[in-house]
Amino acid sequence: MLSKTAYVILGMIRMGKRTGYEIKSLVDISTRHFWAASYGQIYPELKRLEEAGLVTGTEEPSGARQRRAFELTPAGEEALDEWLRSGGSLVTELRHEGLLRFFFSDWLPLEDQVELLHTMRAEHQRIRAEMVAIHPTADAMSDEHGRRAPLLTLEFGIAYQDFIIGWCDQLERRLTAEAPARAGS
Amino acid sequence: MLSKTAYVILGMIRMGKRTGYEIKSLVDISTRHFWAASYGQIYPELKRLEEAGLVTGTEEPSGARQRRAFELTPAGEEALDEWLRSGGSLVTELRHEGLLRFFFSDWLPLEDQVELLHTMRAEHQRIRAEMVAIHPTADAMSDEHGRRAPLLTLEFGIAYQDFIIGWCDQLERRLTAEAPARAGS
DNA sequence: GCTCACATGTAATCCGTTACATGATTCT
DNA sequence: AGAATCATGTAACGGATTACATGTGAGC
Repeated sequence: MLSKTAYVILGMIRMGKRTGYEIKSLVDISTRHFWAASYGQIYPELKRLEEAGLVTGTEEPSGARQRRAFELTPAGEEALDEWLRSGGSLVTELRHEGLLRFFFSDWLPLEDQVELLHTMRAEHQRIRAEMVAIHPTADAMSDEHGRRAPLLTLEFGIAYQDFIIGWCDQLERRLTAEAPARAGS
Repeated sequence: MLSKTAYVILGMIRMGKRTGYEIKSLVDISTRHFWAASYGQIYPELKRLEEAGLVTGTEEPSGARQRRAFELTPAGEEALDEWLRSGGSLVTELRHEGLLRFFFSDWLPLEDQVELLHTMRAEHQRIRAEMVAIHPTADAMSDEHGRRAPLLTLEFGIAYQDFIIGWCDQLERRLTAEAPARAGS
């Protein structure tokens, strides 16, 4: 079985991104928030995929600038489709330092606990803004190609950020409501 | 700076779990869904933390069974508190194969797309059930020690699963509503 | 007697990021 | 002329999982 990142690459090539650089750029504005990839993975993986006969690369320099463009082979198409259709377990991993700190935050004074929630909130707000900024582009691409899934996942991402932001707000209200009134706050 | 996993260990020791085995057990029923850790990390990290003077271990065998129990040193307490209070960026990473597949699912027939959503939904339902099963224990521990944060993060986890389950449901309705009516479905 | 929970650890391996190195082209 | 973008790659490192190896104690 191929690595998940290999499938990301196959999928991005099917979407029309053909160089390592383009694949990385698209990942950064689309799947990054639920599946990231770096050059250190992409270029070696492209090489492996070519050796395995799932993609073919051809030199397509633009002027004197080197440029290697990839396409899916029939075997590559098949591997991608097989992965998409295969039922079975889906890797789901979350690493969230904000929640982790909050988990241990009973030893902190209330104001520090609230500040932690603020920092966490701000972080998700930042990511949300990033996603909202991409939305028009995703919307246009959706119309252009008649592909709705990427737009839907972006909208999921925004709703997901909203969910966490809402939780932070709600919890902050709850914590401050319980606390005795303090001067100056 | 220590690794995040080092802080998990320090935090768990402060919560009263003293052996590597106990730390791992508690991680598995509490932080696992937003910060996992394996024996392969925990035991070597305990050794490093002891060498760094943040924890002290003493042999407390139960019968002939070896058992090494750890406590925080003052330096360990301080390192933990410093991390909890330090503002700054919070690591947030998500790897979600369900969303990734859905992102590329425009090439699938509608029924396969819907099935993917089902699989994803089922997975989150399974995790939700796990969390709900732990809830009574977390509730009891919360009362016993007067620590509410662990319970709140568990409740966040359940709400988070519900959020994704709800998204799957909503999207499935949307996709099937758009589709032309089919015999037998 | 068997199985499960308690308990500790290491080695191989995988996955992924970061930093570095290099150079061309396009836009301002 | 300089900055940003396009473009390709590797090496070092770090973080984490998996599999293995070993053994005790408690309950059925």
